Amino acid sequence: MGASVIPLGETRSAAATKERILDAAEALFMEHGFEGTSLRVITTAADVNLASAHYHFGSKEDLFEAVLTRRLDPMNQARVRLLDEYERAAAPAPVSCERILEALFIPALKLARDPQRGGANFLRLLGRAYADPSPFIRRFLSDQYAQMIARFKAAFGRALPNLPRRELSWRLHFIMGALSYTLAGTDALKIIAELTPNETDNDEILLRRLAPFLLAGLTAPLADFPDAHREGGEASASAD
Amino acid sequence: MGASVIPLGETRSAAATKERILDAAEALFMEHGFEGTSLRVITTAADVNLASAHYHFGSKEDLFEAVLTRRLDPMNQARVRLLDEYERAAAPAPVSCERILEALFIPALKLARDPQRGGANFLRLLGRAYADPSPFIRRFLSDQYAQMIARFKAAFGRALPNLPRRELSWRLHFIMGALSYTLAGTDALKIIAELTPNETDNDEILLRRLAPFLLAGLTAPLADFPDAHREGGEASASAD
DNA sequence: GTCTATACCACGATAGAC
DNA sequence: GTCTATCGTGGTATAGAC
Repeated sequence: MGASVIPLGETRSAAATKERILDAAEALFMEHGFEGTSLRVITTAADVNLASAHYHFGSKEDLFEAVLTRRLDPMNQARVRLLDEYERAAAPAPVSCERILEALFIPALKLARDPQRGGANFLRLLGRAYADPSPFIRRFLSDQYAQMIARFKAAFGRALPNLPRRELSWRLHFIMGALSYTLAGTDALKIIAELTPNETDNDEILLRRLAPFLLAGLTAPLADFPDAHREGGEASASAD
Repeated sequence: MGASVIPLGETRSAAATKERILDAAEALFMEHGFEGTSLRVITTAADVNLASAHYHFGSKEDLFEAVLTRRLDPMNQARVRLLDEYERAAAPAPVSCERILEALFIPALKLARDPQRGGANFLRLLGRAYADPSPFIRRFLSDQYAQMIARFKAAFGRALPNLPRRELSWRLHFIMGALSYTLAGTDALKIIAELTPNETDNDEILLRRLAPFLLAGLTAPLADFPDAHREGGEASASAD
């Protein structure tokens, strides 16, 4: 911690160098993906030496994780905080599914609309990371999301007491998938769906269309599984 | 084996070499992704020379597209064929949404359960390709899917005559996203959602849980859009 | 403790011999 | 059609300057 005064003007502070690398890496990862971005172009864009990245972050993988953590951590904390607020406001009644979905969406939306902190492109990067085969990315995301997901799963469980827990796990899985995918894949699919660029650029509209869609799925009646190993009997997911 | 002693110069037939490269590439792409798989390991696994991959396919990107086309083309053709059947059977009434979803899911399921043709891992590879930033992959998928999606969009439009076309585009977008994402991201999310590996391995169960979820979303009531640009403080909890 | 210069091996791609 | 040789660039690592 010997945070000595920055001695000379010639060299930047270590913190500044680290930030510059992070900023350049984030922008380039968002544009070209993980494997598609070389450490050399990152350090060139950041105007630092190639080896600085290795010194500060250890490896390209660690740098990638650092880029994700910087945005992801505050977002997931905000989600849990929002859910806490809603639960205090509704207590002792359970929070409605609409509100829980809001707590899930709004922090993502805030991040998407903040151009100074990566903007929507960061969420696309995140969505891509979800489907990445690399074990290190999968492990990282599991760690990052485990607590937050468990928290929301419990909240949904209280809002939908008749829905078997296993079915709830699946539907929460679908919700996270659709959310991540929608934020990640807009460019690929907007042509297919013939959406106007104007509209896809507006992530708020996107989420406001997605939320009712997912809410309906969440409260859908259970499918019948005639053959397979079923768990939860036929407790119909009655709408609250 | 050894049935054919191969004279010098004429080792294998060109067609056989091409197939060997395709098979090896498919297996390795499924396991390590596009960027994570080198042409050298592919050609080594296929027991062919490195340069023959370039000779037969031109580039790594072209080889990747060839791998996808070999499975994707028949699957999408089967989807349209199945939809045609259902429409003939129901005529002049429109096909129900359930049936349309079936036509979308069953060929994917067939492919997923055919271990000799890639199996479920191929669909994961496909789902990953959806979110890939590379322009060549995006262009390729748009071309591959455009016709099929247009066909299904028309069918859904007949089944849901009161749903605005724009809203239908969005919901179809969500459906394709959730489907692709769910098939692609199982490994990443099964830990998060605490699902047993046993169950996630069974793609039939997965799709049979996903279909009712998506069907409910597809037929959900319209959301109201009071204002396109509102900050996410309080969203209108549209009570059902 | 920070950063620069540089070396190392694997990658995709290509030219040219056979 | 197939193969060897080779090129330029990628991620990684380290020795040594400040």
